[in-house]
Amino acid sequence: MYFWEMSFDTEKEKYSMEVLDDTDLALLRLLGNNSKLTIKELAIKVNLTPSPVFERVKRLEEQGYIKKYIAVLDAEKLNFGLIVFCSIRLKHHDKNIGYEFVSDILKIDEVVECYNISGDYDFLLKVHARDMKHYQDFVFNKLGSVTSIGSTQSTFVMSETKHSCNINF
Amino acid sequence: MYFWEMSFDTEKEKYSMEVLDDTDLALLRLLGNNSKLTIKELAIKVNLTPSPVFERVKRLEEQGYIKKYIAVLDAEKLNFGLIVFCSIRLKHHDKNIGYEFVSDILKIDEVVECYNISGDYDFLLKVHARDMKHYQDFVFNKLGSVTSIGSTQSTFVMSETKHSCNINF
DNA sequence: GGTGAAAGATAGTCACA
DNA sequence: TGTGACTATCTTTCACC
Repeated sequence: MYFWEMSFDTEKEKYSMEVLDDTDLALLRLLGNNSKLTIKELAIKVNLTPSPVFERVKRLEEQGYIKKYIAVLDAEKLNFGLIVFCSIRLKHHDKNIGYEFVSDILKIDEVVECYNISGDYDFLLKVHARDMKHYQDFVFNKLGSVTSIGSTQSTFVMSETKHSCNINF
Repeated sequence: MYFWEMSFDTEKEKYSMEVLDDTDLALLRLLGNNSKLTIKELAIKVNLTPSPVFERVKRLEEQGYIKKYIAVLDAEKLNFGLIVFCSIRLKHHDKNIGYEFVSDILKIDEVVECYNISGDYDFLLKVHARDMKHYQDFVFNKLGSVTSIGSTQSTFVMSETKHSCNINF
């Protein structure tokens, strides 16, 4: 059972959960694939008039279901086609060194995503670089100066076969 | 030297490379972070009037630098907060089994991204699930019926510390 | 929650420089 | 390539249901 299928004792409880109905979910799915759809077009697709659709979308933005609107850029065309997953082991495992690592990583442009993971390594980075030379420079000069790092392991992407930017719910 | 810094012998050559100037790059950076910026607002930021900005953005869309416009959704709020990286080794390595695998993977909603990688495994999947139970179901029932898979290994994300949706160029 | 109309802003076109 | 004006369309508001 998902949270939007739960039953609530009071209206207040329901309100605090900011429950989404099927129309809200439909709007999120539509905008998650194509945010250029106009309020008018959305209204037709969900069988409503523009006004309530406008209110719903505004509410979904305010409540944070929609985090932002972006143009999805073509990394290859922009000469940033090399994707590398970089696994990282920290030197130690105290809280401070973790914070230090994250704060350093946030500043590095090549790092597009960073995850704290289970298993042999502590963090997994998704890195975008122009080419091998650029990636080498990234490892030596950028990661090289992050002192909290113990060891790294690079997994190179040979081809990207699927990339949906949003969850498919 | 990046391709937009190259010099060209002829205008035709230049055209075929669809070279981007600084204004184009600025527009891509702006829209990559916030596609709700109006043509008017963009024009002010790049010191132009709306008309040429409109033409430039339209050209960037047509030439594929902008692939699409999307609303970035909050996976946690939508109860899809569990992220798992699933490494996959195929049974064999002929071309057909690779195609078969990719075609099966494309159909699975939980798989948000799929990469053909170097190293011990053949593919790396980024999976979004509601919870462990859902992930277990995904592994047994969805991956379980992809016959081309030899073995898998799951790396669970404990926290996402960075996620820029686009490249930072 | 939803409808429909009205006003204000934006996108998109075009003649001209 | 860029400017400035023009029109069509869309967003956003609001009184009413």
